[in-house]
Amino acid sequence: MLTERQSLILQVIVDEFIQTAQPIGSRNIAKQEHISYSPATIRNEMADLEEAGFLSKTHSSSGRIPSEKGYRFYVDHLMSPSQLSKQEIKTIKEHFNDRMIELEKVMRNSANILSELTKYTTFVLGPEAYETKLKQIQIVPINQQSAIAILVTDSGHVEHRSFALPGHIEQGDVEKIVNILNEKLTGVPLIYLERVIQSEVVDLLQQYTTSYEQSYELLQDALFGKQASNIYVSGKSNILMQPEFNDINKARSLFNMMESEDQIAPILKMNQDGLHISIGQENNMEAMSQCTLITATYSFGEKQVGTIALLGPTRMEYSKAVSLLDLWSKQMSHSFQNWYKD
Amino acid sequence: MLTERQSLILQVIVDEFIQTAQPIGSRNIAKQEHISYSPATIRNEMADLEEAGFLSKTHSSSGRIPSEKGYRFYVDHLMSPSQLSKQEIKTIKEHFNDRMIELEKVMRNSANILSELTKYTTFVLGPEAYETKLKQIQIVPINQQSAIAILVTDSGHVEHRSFALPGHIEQGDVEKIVNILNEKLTGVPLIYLERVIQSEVVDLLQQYTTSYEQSYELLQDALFGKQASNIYVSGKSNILMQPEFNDINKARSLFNMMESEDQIAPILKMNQDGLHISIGQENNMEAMSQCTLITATYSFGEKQVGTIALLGPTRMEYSKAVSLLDLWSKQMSHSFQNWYKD
DNA sequence: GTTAGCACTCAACAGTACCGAGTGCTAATG
DNA sequence: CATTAGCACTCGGTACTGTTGAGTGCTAAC
Repeated sequence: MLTERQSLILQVIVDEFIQTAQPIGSRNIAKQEHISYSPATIRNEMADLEEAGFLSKTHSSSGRIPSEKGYRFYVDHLMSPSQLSKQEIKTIKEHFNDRMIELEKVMRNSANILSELTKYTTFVLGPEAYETKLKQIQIVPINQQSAIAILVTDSGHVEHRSFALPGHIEQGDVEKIVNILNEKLTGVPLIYLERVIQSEVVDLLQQYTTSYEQSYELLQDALFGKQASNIYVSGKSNILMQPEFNDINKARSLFNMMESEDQIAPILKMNQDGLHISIGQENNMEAMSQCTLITATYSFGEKQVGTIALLGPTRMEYSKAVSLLDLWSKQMSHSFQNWYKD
Repeated sequence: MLTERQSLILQVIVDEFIQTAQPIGSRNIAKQEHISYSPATIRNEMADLEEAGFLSKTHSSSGRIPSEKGYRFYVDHLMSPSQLSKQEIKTIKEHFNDRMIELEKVMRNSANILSELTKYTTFVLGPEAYETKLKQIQIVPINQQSAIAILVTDSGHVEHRSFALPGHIEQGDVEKIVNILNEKLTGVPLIYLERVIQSEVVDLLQQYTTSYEQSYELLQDALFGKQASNIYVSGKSNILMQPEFNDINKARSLFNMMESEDQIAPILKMNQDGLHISIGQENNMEAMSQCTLITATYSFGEKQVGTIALLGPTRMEYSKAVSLLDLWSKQMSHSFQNWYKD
């Protein structure tokens, strides 16, 4: 599709533009060591590349900047993986050297570290609860009318939910319910909870508690109230540092998008297997039309279920971002294995 | 200090400037209905006000804008409380009509609602644990080497912390510890926890557990690990909507400040009793030199301990902000009373 | 004490000229 | 025939100029 020389020139332009955010002229390209053509030759090639849609100009006599198609080609064919600095590698490895106990902390820290290292905004979508199993249930009455249900999973996740106690439920019944639940539900994967409750717990409740209706109601409220979100975001304001968002209005619309979980969640939940780069309009979102989103799934046990994503300008340091995500997800999977050995 | 007429003019200028963010000229002031002086008179008064430091100009022939001293005088002497709209009152009251169970949720929602209503950034510093008492302690082992400690307080607050299990502690000991803790510590105010443990629990541990050293270590890790922060922030990006932050660099430095809890916390924790307005440089922080921070303490039981704050430009809708905070804190105290009745 | 009138100031805007970086095209070159 | 030197051209950026209009400060009259 592209000649050797065109690829080379495209690569130089993208690499250079990523660094400087300035249109690249033919003279500057010719100056590079590994380029042995005159500016005129390069200009001819650049004209061809522009005609083919890989480059564009900001005005008729400006240098060239990569188009989205140009970035796409760069990402698919030209990009060379960057060597991470020792510092970067160290930071990530240290993060995973700490004993991982609570999954949430790992997620939150991951988001912080990656946004720190990349200077882009980082999203981490925690693993869905497919495989995690219930470890323990606790119900703590707070006063006459309300109580808190606490669920602990074998991934160290603690979820708690407050709910109103049904009128006139008896204290003894609450205890019985908790006992029944722990007996029947410990070790059950969270997604089967409801099913197991229907098949095994309901009968017992009817049998052993004096206020069955209320107990069942309690259970519903306590276990199936709306689940807390498991998206961690870090470095939102990094995006302000990028010169493409010197225009405050672009920054505003992007912030609006980032603040609304409804808009973020579906993008992350697409769960495209492995590493996926989505450039500019490929994102199908107005606010992100100048941004690139790199998503990577990570595996947790057997099924892959979590997603981590970096959001930056289309002029993103692709190779560094990819290398970092790569190292991160390898470490992550590795740590999970150790974790599950226990 | 200021004549009646000067006060009137200052008030009009501040009110007007808060709405428009544009310097106010003498002609525009004279046009207002309740002003019966000619522009020339007003100009003279404005010159005096400027000399006294209440006003300033953006350039030698511009209209006047309030100085920080001007805002200060306005806030202290001229501001009339604004009538909140029915919608605003309704929103706040509905928020408090919902059964309050978890304090955290109340805090988080409060931050969201106030930032929504004011379009400023809202900080809520949750109440310190002075009065809250321990309701229950639970320790859930996750695997051989780690466990999660869960504390529930009578304010519905759930705190959990993961910690490494000391090597070779016996499962039976963990249960014994939990039993001892619950027996001795239930109802103890959190701030006395450590003291009570020293005086009443340590001995028992020595007596009843076979691995005392480890048990004590466990206890330390579980209960006195670093506490989660209790600052809730909402509407950070609202600040971008203010024209004074069209300059992206100002926005950047403010964002940097807001993202660092180390910088926010001390300001909120000053806990100045009641409502306190701190304008521009009064904040003693470079990044906030163009901002006003309104803080209000709210009472929780006997001692006042929580703080809520609004951060906006110095050109803030003071009267609306104050009225909203006022209504909010009244509702908050009122709800707490009901809460404690139980 | 108040106000009309006027000279003055300055930001904002439009117009002009110029510079320099960069292009596209053409014709010369190896 | 691919490559390159040369040159005319384009256009953003900057500096300078003049104009307009909103607004002030001052003075003199009411």
